[in-house]
Amino acid sequence: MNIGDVARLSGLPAKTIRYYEDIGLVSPLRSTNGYRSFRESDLHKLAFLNRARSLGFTIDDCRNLLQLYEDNSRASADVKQIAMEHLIHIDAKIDELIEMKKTLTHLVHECAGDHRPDCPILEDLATAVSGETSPKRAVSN
Amino acid sequence: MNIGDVARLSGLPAKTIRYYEDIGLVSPLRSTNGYRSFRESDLHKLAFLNRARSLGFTIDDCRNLLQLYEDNSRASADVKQIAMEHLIHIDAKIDELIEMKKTLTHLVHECAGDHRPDCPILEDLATAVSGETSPKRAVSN
DNA sequence: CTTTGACCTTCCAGTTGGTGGAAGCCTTAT
DNA sequence: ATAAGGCTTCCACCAACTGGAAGGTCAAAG
Repeated sequence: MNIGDVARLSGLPAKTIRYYEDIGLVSPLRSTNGYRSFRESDLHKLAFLNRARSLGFTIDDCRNLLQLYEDNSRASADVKQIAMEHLIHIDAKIDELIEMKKTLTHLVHECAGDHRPDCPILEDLATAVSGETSPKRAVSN
Repeated sequence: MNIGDVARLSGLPAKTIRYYEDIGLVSPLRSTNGYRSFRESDLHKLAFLNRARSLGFTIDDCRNLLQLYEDNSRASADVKQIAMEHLIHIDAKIDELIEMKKTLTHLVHECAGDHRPDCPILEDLATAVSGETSPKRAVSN
């Protein structure tokens, strides 16, 4: 299979697949013409990666998950560990976003949103003690 | 005021303040020794930026908000517009994360998490049609 | 036989929002 | 005199790609 085929089948852009090869997540063979030649197993890996990424796992998580995936003597506890840590991250991000949403929703409701210059949103931004809503830096990933 | 002072007072790291100068968000004066010399107005801007960033506004949003902030004849509708668009973004991210959380929570509960290799999490990653939980790419920011 | 168009290749740069570190002034205190 | 701390610039790096340029390959159509 050429890259276009696996791109269609895995759902990943060709660019992303090349990038994944660059960083060592897949290692397709090469045809004599220099084209990448993907096996079924490569396609499976790429679909795996797409799914894992869409669940928000980092590339580093994906690397570990792939390794466990290919290790038939793995312990499911190791996989669960990665997933649970990721869940903690997700929860933290959700909390952070909900905090932002609360504050912003409040401010938006306060603001007349008309032609006049008076704006509670700007007033808040200008005067609020920063870090009230989120002591850490904003959402990272 | 030197950069250390405004860093302490605004809550932003000095590095970030220099970066904000680079991208044109603040334009402090310079002392004869080459040190940046911040006015009260610069400090206010930086605190404003810190607050806006902590609410998840992009740098580009911040640029627009700052401009409105300094324009005494602004219409509050313009500010509200930016805030409301940002709220839509936040909502989308929350939804995406909640979807991920649901899927992952389910998988984690299914997984025994012991020494055995059988793992529903890996099975899902390997077989699920990707894009079920989130048709677009994972959470961006 | 050539040309068109779709694929494929590599490489370089840009994205977002900073952060880390090196090398080297400036200032103040000891 | 020198040490500590603050300031300067510049360059590189993070995640996870994405866009585009310049050029090779292949199959079908004229």
